[in-house]
Amino acid sequence: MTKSYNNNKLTVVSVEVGLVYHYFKNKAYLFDAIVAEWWGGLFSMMEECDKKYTLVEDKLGALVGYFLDQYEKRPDLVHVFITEISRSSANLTPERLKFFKSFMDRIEDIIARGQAENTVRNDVKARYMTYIFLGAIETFFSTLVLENYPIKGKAQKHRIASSILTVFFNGARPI
Amino acid sequence: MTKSYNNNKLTVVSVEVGLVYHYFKNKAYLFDAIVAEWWGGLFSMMEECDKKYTLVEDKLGALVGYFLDQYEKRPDLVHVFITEISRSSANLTPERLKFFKSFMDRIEDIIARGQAENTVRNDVKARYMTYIFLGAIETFFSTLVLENYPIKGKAQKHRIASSILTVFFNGARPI
Amino acid sequence: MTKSYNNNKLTVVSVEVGLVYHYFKNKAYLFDAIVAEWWGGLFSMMEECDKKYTLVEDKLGALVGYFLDQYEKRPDLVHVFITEISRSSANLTPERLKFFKSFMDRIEDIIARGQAENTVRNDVKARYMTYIFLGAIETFFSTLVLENYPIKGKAQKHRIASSILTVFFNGARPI
Amino acid sequence: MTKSYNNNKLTVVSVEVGLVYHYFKNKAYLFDAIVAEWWGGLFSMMEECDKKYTLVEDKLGALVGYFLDQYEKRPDLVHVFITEISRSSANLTPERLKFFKSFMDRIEDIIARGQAENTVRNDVKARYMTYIFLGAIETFFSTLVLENYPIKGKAQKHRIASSILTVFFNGARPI
DNA sequence: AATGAATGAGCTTTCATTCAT
DNA sequence: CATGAATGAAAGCTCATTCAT
Repeated sequence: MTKSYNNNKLTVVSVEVGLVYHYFKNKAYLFDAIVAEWWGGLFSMMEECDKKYTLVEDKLGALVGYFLDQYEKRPDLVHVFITEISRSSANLTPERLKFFKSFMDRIEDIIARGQAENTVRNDVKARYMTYIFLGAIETFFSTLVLENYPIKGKAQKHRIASSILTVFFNGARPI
Repeated sequence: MTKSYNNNKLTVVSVEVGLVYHYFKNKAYLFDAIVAEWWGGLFSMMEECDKKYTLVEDKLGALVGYFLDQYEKRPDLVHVFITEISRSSANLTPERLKFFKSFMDRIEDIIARGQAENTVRNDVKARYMTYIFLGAIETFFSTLVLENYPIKGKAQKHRIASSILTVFFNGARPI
Repeated sequence: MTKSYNNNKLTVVSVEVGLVYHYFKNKAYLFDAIVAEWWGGLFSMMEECDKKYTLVEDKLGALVGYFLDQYEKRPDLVHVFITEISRSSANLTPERLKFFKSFMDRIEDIIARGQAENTVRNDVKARYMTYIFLGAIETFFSTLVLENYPIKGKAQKHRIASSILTVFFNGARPI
Repeated sequence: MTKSYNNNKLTVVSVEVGLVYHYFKNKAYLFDAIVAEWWGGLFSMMEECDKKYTLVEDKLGALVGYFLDQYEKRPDLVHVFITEISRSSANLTPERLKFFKSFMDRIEDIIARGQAENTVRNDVKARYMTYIFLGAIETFFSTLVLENYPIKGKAQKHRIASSILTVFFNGARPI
């Protein structure tokens, strides 16, 4: 490992291998710390937005926005998340799977509540829509990461976010 | 040497490691063979469907159907594909990335042609819609694989397929 | 292994790996067979020459000639001898070392008898002169083999043989 | 990890295999390092002697002396050189062959200059005499190494050196 | 006799972890 | 705290030998 971030600032810190074991019991613990930080930020943001917004679109839109912001501010962290955690089954311990499932559950909950209040279609399982929504986000960011695609500016972030949301909510069919 | 039976045929699934090197130069070549077989089947099926069907929905629907069929018939291959190839960056050589990109290109092409003939919305980049569609599929199957979720029967396959297609084409918003 | 020679003719025979074990107990036995054939031919030729010639120069000259003939007629065998037997310590079993030492002993004997009859200088150990003579031959042929140097015709063979003999007997110093 | 002491210094001779890969990319690189060290010492010594001495006999004599010194001081290195590098074709990469050829070229050069100034006989190709000289040395040391022959003291070193040089320069024929 | 797929032991290489400094 | 050399276990790979056909 060569890089890490401290809490508030985007500081690239390069540590020697051995030092990792001064701070973390082993590689898995280091991983868990990164993972926990990632999910922690994500979950607390989701909770905030759940209170702040009422519309499902706003809640999910905030999620997309969060990913875009993180990608811009801390590309390395998103990179680790996508390649090492999200896309690698090698590191997928049951412990980490829980985060994933919890994440899915939260989104499913948002969607299910949308279905209950009739702002989201009822003829498709909330779980299935969750897969579609998350898959859209994940593939988007995976591709960005794999291709080292740079996101420049608010305009592009907005275009990407609204593309995902538009298709997810309105569908690929033309109006 | 261990053996296992898949649905219809006696298939040797596990061999002494050393034997791999009788058939493949190294682990990567073995991988490439599996990858190539997978993509080969996928690509030839896509070409067929491109001739067979005219509607974008039918073409993409066939794709979802293909994944579901493969998942039922050859769960191991799909498992390898999802966990080792699709979800693991460790094995993502530039060579293999090409397949992925080619896959995306083909889907983008289908969607772009749909846009040209006005059966797919024009206000979102074809590339972005590709991400969304593929992400939906991938997350779906990742989850199936990770949870060892069994697909039982035509009915369920149909339900899953139409869920994905419905949301992708009509959107999550109720009618 | 891919090639082998039968007794009298230069016949390249290509056999499949497995078959070797039909004729030889194991790799070492195959090796020993090749080695024994080589040394057998060499030793019987030396015995003949010992009777045929009286001069040390003729005896050693015949030896050089034999190597040159073999190199021309059976380059592969000489190649195996040089690279696998003479130049490789990996295959040097005590058994094979015996042949080598016996070979040295025979040459030392020739030289020692030369010293006794005063046709070879007495102020250098016969053993040391043996090393020098054999080293000259071996390096010569090693180089030929390593560089895949082709020997064409009697003239060149004669030139090489007389070079070795001239320097060995008369020294590098000009007359 | 085992340790051993050579004549004057504490030298770590045997390390855990894995550690090699901390210092060298792979086995071949380790080899190259040893080989390069050996040839480096040899070549720099030859250059020095080329300036220091004028007579061919002194230049070549210094070479023999160098081998004898190395054999006494660093028997392991000479052992590796003889058995793994000089006598083994398995490790003879084109890269390593270059060193060998360069070595031969340097000696050939010394001899050719001797011929030009008429201190070395002209009726034998310099290349051929190079083979003879090198073969003498190599076989000498191969035998020492293979038989684990101990060299004790200056006297014996001198005897060996002068034997090689005497025969090479004056020939095996008595005066 | 002949083939080449299969085996397994041993060598090569990697990598998480420890430890001396 | 920091470093990176050292360790050891496990993964990757080779190759002599066996075996079913």
